Amino acid sequence: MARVITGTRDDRSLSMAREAASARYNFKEAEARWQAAWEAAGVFHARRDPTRPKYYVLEMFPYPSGRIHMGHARNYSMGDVVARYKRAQGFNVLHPMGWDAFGMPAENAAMEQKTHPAAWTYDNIATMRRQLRTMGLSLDWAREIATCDAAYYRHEQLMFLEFLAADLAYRKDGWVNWDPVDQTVLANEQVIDGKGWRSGAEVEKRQLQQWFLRITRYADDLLDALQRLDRWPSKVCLMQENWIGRSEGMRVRFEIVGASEGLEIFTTRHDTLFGASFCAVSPDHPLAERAAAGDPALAAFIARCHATGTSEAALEKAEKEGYDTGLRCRHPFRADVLLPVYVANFVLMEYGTGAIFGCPGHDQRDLDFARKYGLPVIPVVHPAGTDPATFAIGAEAYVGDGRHCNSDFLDGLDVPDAKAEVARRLTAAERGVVEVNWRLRDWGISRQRYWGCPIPVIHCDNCGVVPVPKSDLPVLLPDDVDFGAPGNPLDRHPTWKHVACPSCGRPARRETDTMDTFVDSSWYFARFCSPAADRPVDRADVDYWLPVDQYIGGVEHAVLHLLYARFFTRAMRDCGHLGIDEPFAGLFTQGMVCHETYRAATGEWVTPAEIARADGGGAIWAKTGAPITVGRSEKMSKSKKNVIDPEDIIETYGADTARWFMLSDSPPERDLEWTEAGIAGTWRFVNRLWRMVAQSELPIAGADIAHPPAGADDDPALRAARQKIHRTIAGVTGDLEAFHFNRAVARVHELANALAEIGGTDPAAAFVRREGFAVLVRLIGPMMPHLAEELWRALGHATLVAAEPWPVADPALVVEDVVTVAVQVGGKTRGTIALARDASQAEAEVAAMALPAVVAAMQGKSPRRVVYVPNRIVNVVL
RNA sequence: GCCCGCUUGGCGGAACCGGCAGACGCAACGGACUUAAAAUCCGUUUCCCUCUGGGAGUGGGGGUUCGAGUCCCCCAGCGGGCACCA
Repeated sequence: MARVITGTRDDRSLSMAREAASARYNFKEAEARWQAAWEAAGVFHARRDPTRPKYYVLEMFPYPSGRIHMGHARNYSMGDVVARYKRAQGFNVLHPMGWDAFGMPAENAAMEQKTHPAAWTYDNIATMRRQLRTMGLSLDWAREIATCDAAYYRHEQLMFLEFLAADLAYRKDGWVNWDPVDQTVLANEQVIDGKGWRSGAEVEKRQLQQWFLRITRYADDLLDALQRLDRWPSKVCLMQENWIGRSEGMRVRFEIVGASEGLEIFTTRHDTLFGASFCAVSPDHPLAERAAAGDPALAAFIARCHATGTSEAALEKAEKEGYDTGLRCRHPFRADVLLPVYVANFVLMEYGTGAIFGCPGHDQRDLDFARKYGLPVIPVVHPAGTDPATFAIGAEAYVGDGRHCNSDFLDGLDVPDAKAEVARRLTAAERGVVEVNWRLRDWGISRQRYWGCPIPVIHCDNCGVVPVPKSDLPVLLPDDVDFGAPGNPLDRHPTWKHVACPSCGRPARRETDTMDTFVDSSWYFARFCSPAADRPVDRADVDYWLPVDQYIGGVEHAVLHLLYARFFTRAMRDCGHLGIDEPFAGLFTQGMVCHETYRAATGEWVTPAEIARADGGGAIWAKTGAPITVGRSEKMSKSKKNVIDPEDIIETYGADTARWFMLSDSPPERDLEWTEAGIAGTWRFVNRLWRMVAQSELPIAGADIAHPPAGADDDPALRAARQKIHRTIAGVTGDLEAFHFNRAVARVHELANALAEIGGTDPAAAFVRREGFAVLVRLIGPMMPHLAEELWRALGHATLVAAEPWPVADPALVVEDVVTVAVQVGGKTRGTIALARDASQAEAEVAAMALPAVVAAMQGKSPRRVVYVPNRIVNVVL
């Protein structure tokens, strides 16, 4: 480029500014232009076409919180790579976007800012849609859905009624966190140190009639099917497995001395019954409550258990405590042995029968308990190689395998045999049954809130719970609601809940609970297949598009959302809406986006934008010059102010730079560290590619030359370049298939470096240059789609890269004909040799022994053995 | 407490099935261009030494192997999950 600079200093700086602008890729103009071109060509519209193979790519849809954050940007960049790559591979790609639009933040905003939740939500959606559009994602916006739209939730209500009819939905008492000041139910995360997050009031545990979905009906299948989810991270499968928590054991009835009723306990170690030294029940067990009625000290103990709670707080204080009820129960095999019955803080009412027997010898928790209360510790299983007569339990319970001892008829049996024998005898005596227990509990979906999908039932004093007739759906949320008072606005609405009973016509009340927003997100992937259908889904559409081939989102949804969606898929299948069992054939969980944290001496967090570098290298607060402590990189969060707004980045560097940076370096499943230097470096690379291709000073052959001219394969440098080009196609293709975006990026860098090396103005060089650039442009297409289009056009094409097929590598150029083989002596590398591909051992040995360094290292000795792995290594063993 | 994962230069990371450790990028340093700066281009960059060469090296210790970042055992640190799950 000519650089003629004349004139005064001021003129010069002005012209330099102009030149600097002209020498740089104008992403703003180009990105807008290509987004319009894609839109005009309709390249991202998905149409059902049974003649073509389909591919459904889905990223977890966002909650419309206000603005997209970097986590969204990373998630959607990855999904878009997959969508564009699969499209280029010839698949009919479905890549939709929508909004998980119900939920508490809208109500909080309504209370704090006096806006309506709907207005707040739709404003946010408009902002975030605009932001997402600037990223240039290959989405089919015609399929956009918002879960707060009645056109969406009416179908959810219909399915609820179907679930009700199928006994998949039911009502029962459930425990809730009740905030007595706000008159509302709190989620677990809203309870901080036992107090309501907003009111600060002491939270009460209350029993309320709640709606539940019977996920436990599918417990077995939800567990078994995990085995077949071979494109899910094994970590997620393991977490779901633990969550479902199947355990095989026995329910055993202990007789209570002087009482007509027995005590039913659940155990997975019925083989250790002879080691029992106490029984314990949950503080919520009916027996405990009855005993407490006549024992104020026990009542106080139970109250204390409730205060500590069963969740995180209990973790801190792992002290096992109990209270002796004074009751005694009889050992099922030894009528003369009486065991004390305790109320213990570590026994959960929700699991099993809410009662256990304690075997201190073989359960650590029971051992701790026994030591504290001076109960006997009887070993009944001894490990192989120990003497049962002397084997004793010290500070640690023995939970391993072994033979039974001190156990009457079980003595000498191993654990499985002993279990079988106990099961046989107890079953025969009708004192116990073999049982499978699950940790998984039914899904409580009732929320005492306004901004959610209304549960379509009516309560009639005469008829009980009456479903809303399907013809009356949807049950719409009223618009005129008041957030000025505590409690559920639906409940205190003057007219909304008063309706006639559909069954008897008398005055009745609507259900004022709305559904958990996890219900909304449990089937949205299916709705995307037919977003305008007048039923929940169109069977022909879902049969074609489902399952989702690749689902991408945060690992924080590893259990709840993904398990609920798996449940919903089965429930919808059983109601005739779907023909599949599993919603997501492939799952990828991406890492978080992190950034350094900055803190002033006052303890105040400071945003990255306000940081400057001091002369000494340290960080200072730009506006005051105050020193700043740079903290370790943490997940971007508003509270620590270490956030970078994607919109700012797109404004400064463009969408392609932002996308490429987020795909570089960090493997997608790991956390990404956002750095200013990194994004600036990416911007330089974008410009480098643009200059190389669009501003090339060397000739690039025309688009119509299909075959390499003579010389392209004879010149060693050009042939090497062509090999690099085709190996890069093969490499990047493999990397994208395997979600190794960072490696794909590295390969593109290598290719760009190799292409920059090609000199010469002859036709052969011009051809290789074109071949390389045309490949490079299509390879970056899924990652930097706008730049790819810009360069594609610069290469003389009138087509869109977005609609171009994926490049195919020439196998002859991928295979290496000469390989570099390392030569080791005694395992130490002494040099390398160039060998023909798949050379024989004899050839390899001759070449290896010819290396002076090898001869020197052998010190005249003769090799004992020469290990030769073709194309890899020669190891001379002395 | 239990379960799972991770640990490679100054930094992010690469290294396929056990076969040349450090690709690629960032940062830093040196040089070219410039009155100067920015941008760009060209180099250097794991550490150590007695430096045309040699040695060590993938959190620490041990093992298997001709050969270990990779496999096995022990330990440490960091991160994640959990309902003390009977």
